[in-house]
Amino acid sequence: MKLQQLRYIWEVAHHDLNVSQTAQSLYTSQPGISKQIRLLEDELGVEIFSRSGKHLTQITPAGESILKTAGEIMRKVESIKSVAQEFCDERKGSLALATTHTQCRYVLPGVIQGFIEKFPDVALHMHQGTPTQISELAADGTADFAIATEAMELYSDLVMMPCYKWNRSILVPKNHPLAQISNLSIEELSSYSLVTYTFGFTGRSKLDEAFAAKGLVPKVVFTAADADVIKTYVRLGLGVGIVASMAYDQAVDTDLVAIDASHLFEASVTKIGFRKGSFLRGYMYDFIEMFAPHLTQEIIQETSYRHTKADLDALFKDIVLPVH
Amino acid sequence: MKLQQLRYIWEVAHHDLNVSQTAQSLYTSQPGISKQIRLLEDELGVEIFSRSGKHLTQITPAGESILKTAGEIMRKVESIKSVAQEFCDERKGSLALATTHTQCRYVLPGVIQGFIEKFPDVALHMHQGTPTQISELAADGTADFAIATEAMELYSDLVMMPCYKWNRSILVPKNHPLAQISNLSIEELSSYSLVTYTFGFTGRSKLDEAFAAKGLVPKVVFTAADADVIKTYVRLGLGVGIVASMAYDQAVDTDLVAIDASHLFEASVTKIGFRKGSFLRGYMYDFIEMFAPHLTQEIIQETSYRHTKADLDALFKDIVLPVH
DNA sequence: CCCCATTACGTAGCACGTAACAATG
DNA sequence: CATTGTTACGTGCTACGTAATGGGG
Repeated sequence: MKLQQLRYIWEVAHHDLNVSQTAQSLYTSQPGISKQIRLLEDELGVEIFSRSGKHLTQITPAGESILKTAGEIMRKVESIKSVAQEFCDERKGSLALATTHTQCRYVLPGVIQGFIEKFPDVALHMHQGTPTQISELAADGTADFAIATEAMELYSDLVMMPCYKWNRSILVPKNHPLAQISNLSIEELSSYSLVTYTFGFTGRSKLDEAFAAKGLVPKVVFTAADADVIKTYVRLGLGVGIVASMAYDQAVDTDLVAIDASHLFEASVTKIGFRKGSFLRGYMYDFIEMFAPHLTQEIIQETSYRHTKADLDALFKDIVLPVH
Repeated sequence: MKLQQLRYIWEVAHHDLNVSQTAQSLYTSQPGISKQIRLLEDELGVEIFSRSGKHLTQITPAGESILKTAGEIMRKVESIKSVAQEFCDERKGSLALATTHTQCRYVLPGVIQGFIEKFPDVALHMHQGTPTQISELAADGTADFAIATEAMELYSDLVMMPCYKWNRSILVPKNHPLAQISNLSIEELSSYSLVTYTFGFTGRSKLDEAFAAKGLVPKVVFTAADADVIKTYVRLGLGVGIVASMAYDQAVDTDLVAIDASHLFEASVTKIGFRKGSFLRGYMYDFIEMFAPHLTQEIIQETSYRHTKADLDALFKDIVLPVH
């Protein structure tokens, strides 16, 4: 058994069982992969992939189990490389983040700026996507960290840690009637056409809950995955915007008025997650702490020993999260 | 990075950093290992072993971490092979047990007999040793299961499951004064010279606790690691024996009298353990269930999701253990 | 008929073994 | 001087690439 063979079967399984495509993505030849897979199957005495004629059609039950373990092995191999690099030169390396537009655009810039100043030799990679994609990227090792608000509990092999709380703001053009009103109620709000996040993005679920709790059905006329688009349509007069408060920039959005809505909607918590048991480089601990100061190296390492959700919650229960 | 390289560093680390000796045990050449280790170190850019002149003297901090992960990787590789073999032929394979003399001699024979009848093509290996050695064998993968009563909580990467409770018996020659007495007290017992287990064996600790609780100091004149030796010295009149009840065989030990001592000493619990996260073959589940009928495959698999001790205890709290 | 996996085959690289060398105690 | 790790060198295996072959949809 060779590490490459494990890598090959894993990659093939993650390329829709298409060997040719896998070969291209790995910059190697297709027969090479085919042969190594066959050799591995011969050695193990089990078919990993079912074949109908000349096509790989599905993964056998044995294959499922083997592929899962192969993935774990490759992650451990990466872990060894990380350890080595850490001891070799603790200031060099790379950091791959997977985040949503909201984090990327409004929250991370400040953190990243500080980070690259402190660690100029660490290459930064940003993957932007939906919360689900983000979790996937972190779970399969493409990204070191996932940062998002929603859908972060989906992957059980990720550790999630709360970073900060945030509230929503109502955005309206300056001449809008709501711009004058103080003490806005949710009933009042529900009488307007709304423009907000698509379901599954940036705490959208808390928003729906708040309306549902009062038996109201919001008139959502337009949804988008990011606040920039939402703001554009608010400017067009399509409706009243509801966005994360950190998405309103007083200096730039001078034509809009932001009304704090923290009394209308429950605060959301943005979390950072990484795969359980992965080795974190020194600068990774620094990054997390720059992003969420209460997450010290000590606290983070403690999470490795907390396996159940209840244990983890206990760890964070006394920590007061910063509010953005 | 190659799997062999990881294997080499791991083996060297487990052979007192002696490369020649490692080469012999792996049936390969010493320069081969040396070179592969160097290649790995070059690739990773870190020294795994410190060298003084021509000798490997110690493991570097980076090496510690790498070796740990390397061990995990090799265990996962074994796991893949097991899965393959299970799907290939579920009745063939091997089962390596690490147990104490007590289990091996008095408890396991019946279980093993049933097992080899049901699985004639599974090769059985028995490793006998001290509880500490046993835990080690299971932790490093030499044995699939560890079965013992003491010192089983030492290795945190083993899952321990309770199998059965057992009590102690007092052994005396037929003509001994105690042979007539009913309702023996611990004070009375402490006036005799005792022959029992060496510390660290077969529930010895519970025995000491019982005396200490009454402020008594037992006159232990002879200790041995197994009941056969103890019985021999009881026959010689050296003292009163205290052994696990299952070590008294009415049919063979006709010259000895066994007095139940369950009212004097707290019952001990014998446990079975295996490494967390290891793949268990079908016949392994069968073996456990034959040994401890309450440990069904379902219960055992449930342990993989219970990571804290409290969780595990909760799983077993409603189960009434069989008593031997 | 195109796509794709397998088979066939040649080559370059590398893992491993033997033998000589160096350093340590 | 005995033991042990490193260097040098030769060889056989094998992983990989190119080209040809054969099934499926």
